[in-house]
Amino acid sequence: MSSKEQQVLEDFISQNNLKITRQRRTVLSAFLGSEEHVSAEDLHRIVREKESNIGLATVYRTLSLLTQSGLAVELDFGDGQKRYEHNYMHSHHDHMICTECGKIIEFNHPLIEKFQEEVARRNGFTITSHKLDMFGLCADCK
Amino acid sequence: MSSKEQQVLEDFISQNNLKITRQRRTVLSAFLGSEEHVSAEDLHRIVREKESNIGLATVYRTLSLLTQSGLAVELDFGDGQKRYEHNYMHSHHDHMICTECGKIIEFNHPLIEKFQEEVARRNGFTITSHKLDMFGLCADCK
DNA sequence: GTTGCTGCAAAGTGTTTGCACCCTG
DNA sequence: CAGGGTGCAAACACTTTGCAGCAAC
Repeated sequence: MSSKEQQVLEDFISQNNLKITRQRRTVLSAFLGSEEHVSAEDLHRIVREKESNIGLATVYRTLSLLTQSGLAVELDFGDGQKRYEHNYMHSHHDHMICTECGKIIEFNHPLIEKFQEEVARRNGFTITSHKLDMFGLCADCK
Repeated sequence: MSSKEQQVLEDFISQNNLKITRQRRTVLSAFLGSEEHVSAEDLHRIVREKESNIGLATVYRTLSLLTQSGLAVELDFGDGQKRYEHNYMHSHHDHMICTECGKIIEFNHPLIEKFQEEVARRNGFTITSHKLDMFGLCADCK
């Protein structure tokens, strides 16, 4: 494995006096191969298929590394656990979450973004990040 | 105390074979008197000033009642604890959250809402609720 | 007087941390 | 071979639940 993502992680690691380990490679590759919006436990389960004695704490620690290096983005859909989504070359988007089947549709609407900026400016607020989640029923579930 | 909110809660309670208690009144009135976006612990602290031996569990249970009866709305800003905001006669709004001082500015932009509906329709999705949180720096903190 | 409610403490979540040993650089 | 990384278990923070006594209807 020697993807761009691998490179990003290794760059981040060497820039911070950290070390590349077998476990970190495994977690990264599992993360990249996973569907989007995995939780730490999801990832732990996947990773264990490859390497059965990897610890949950290591998964958490690596996810935090991935987040710091910009490869992953932390999400919180309010169900009490964090999800992580891919971020490499992955532009910003928002979510429609089906409360029936759990499906997540991603979308991006430039005008919504534009009006957000406008409201912020009007309030003297500087946006560093935002998230828009819509909950409801997808086409299949109504 | 005999506000409209009190009425809403009592209606809900009697419709569900539940009972009105001193503690529930206390929690409701503390909730109504509180600033918006209180956490359960916040409310517990406030309530204890009036009635020192009220349990945290009771606060949680009452907040769940308030949420079910529509008086409160559960919020999750991703900081690991739920917040509750007033909902009686309180129209929908979104949030700008200052990551420096914690201030929360509420806003509502009809066009943003409109475009949300549009995106949803285009995807065959029916929105039941949504939330838009923007994180950044408020005017005082930059 | 039922039946639901309370306070307390214990159990449950999901996540983080301390530590002795291990491995990368 | 030094210093960070790992697995494990314990600690955490927030929330929920079980239970015996209590109070509302």
